[in-house]
Amino acid sequence: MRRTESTTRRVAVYTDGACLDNPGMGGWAWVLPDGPYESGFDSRTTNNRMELMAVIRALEALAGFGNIEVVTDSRYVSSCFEERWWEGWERRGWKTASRKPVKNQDLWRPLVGRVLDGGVTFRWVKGHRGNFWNEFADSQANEAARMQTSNRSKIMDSPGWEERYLASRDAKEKQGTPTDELGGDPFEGSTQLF
Amino acid sequence: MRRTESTTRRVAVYTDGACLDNPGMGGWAWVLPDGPYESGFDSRTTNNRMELMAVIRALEALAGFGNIEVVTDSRYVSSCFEERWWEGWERRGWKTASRKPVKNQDLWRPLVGRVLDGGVTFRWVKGHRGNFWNEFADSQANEAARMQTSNRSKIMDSPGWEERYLASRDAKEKQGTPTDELGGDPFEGSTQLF
RNA sequence: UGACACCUACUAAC
DNA sequence: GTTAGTAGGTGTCA
Repeated sequence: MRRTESTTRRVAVYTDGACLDNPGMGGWAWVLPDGPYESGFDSRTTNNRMELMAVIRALEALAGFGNIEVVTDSRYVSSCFEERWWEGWERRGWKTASRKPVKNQDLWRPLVGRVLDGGVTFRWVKGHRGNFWNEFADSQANEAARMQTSNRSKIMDSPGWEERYLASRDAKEKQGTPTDELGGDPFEGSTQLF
Repeated sequence: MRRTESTTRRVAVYTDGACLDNPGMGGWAWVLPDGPYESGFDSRTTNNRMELMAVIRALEALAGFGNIEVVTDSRYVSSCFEERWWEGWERRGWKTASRKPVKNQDLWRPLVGRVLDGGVTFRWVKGHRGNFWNEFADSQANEAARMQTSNRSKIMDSPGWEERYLASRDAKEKQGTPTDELGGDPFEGSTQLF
C-alpha cells in the first residue's frame, strides 16, 4: 500500500483547529494556498481533536495528490510523527510513556495508518506569527467553531481540479510570487482562483 | 504590624493607569472623591505597571487612614487579592500557574506586603462605564502619560488634612450627596474643596 | 519538568 | 477590526 513518491507533485496544506472554552464548541479547517479550503465543526470537543480532524479531513480531500506536506502549529500533531511518538504508542499497545491509554485513539489510529502509507510529511510553524495561510486556516476554524457551520470550496466537485491547482500555482511561482512562504503576501500579483 | 481596623474612618480611593502604545509612555493617578489627587508618569512602561503604581502611590500617600478601599478597573490588580493569586505565587516561589516568573515583581512584592499589613480592601469597577471618579482618575492618568507631567494636590502638605477631608465628606453626605456611588454626579450640590 | 495549542477574563492602546 | 500587557484554566504529549 506504500505510495510512490512524486507520482504527483507536492502540495502544502495548512491545517488548524479551534475550540471555544476547551472543551467546548470546536471548529477545524484546512486550506491550500490560493486554492480550495474546507472547514467543519463539532458542538462539544477539544482543541487537540480539532487539530487532528483538520489533518484527517485534509488528507481525505487531497487523496488525489501523491505528496502532501501538512503544515500545522500543533506540536501535539507534528511531534507524533517528527519525534516518532507513534512508535512508542504501538510498542506499548497504545499506552503513553506513563502507561495511560493514548487519548483520541479513534482519530490517531487512522491518521497514523494513513501517514505510514506514505506521501505525507509534516511541518510545524509557530501560531499567530504572521504566517498568512496558517492564520487564514485559523480564521476559518474559528468561524466554523463560532457559527457551527461548515464550508467547502465548490471547485473540489469538478474532476481534475488537482491538476488545475498545480498549474495555477506554478504559473504564480514563475511570476515570482511564492504562495507558501512565511511573511510574504500571497495575494501580491495573484488572484484568488478558487 | 497588623493595623487596627477603624482607628480611622474608611476612605475609598480611585486608582487608574494609562499607557500610550503599551508598552510606551505611561501615567498613573489616584483620587479621593472631592478630595486630593496625585498623578505621575513613566516614559517607557506598560499598562499593568501603571495600574500597580497608582495603587502603591495611593497607599503611600494615604498612610494616615486606617481603612482604605482601593477602587480599580484592573482585574490584574483586584484579582490578585480577591482571588488570592498572591497565595499561589508565594507557594510556587513567585511563579505563575504556568510556571513562568511572575512579572512586575518589583511592584507586586511590596504591594502584597502592604496589603497583608491590613486595612486595605479592593473593589473592582468596569472601566469607561460612567463611574465618575474612575473616569476622573482615568483622565488624570492619561494627562500624565500624554504630557509626561506629575500633579499633586497642595492640600496634602498641610498637616491634619485627613481629618478635614473626612469632615467635609461627611458634611456632604448629610446633604444627601454621596460621593462614592456609581453613576451619580458627585459635583451635584457640592464644591471641589481640594 | 518541558513544549505546543486552545481558551476565559480584565485592562491598555492603535 | 487589530496588538500588547497579564493572570487563571484545559487539552495532550515526552
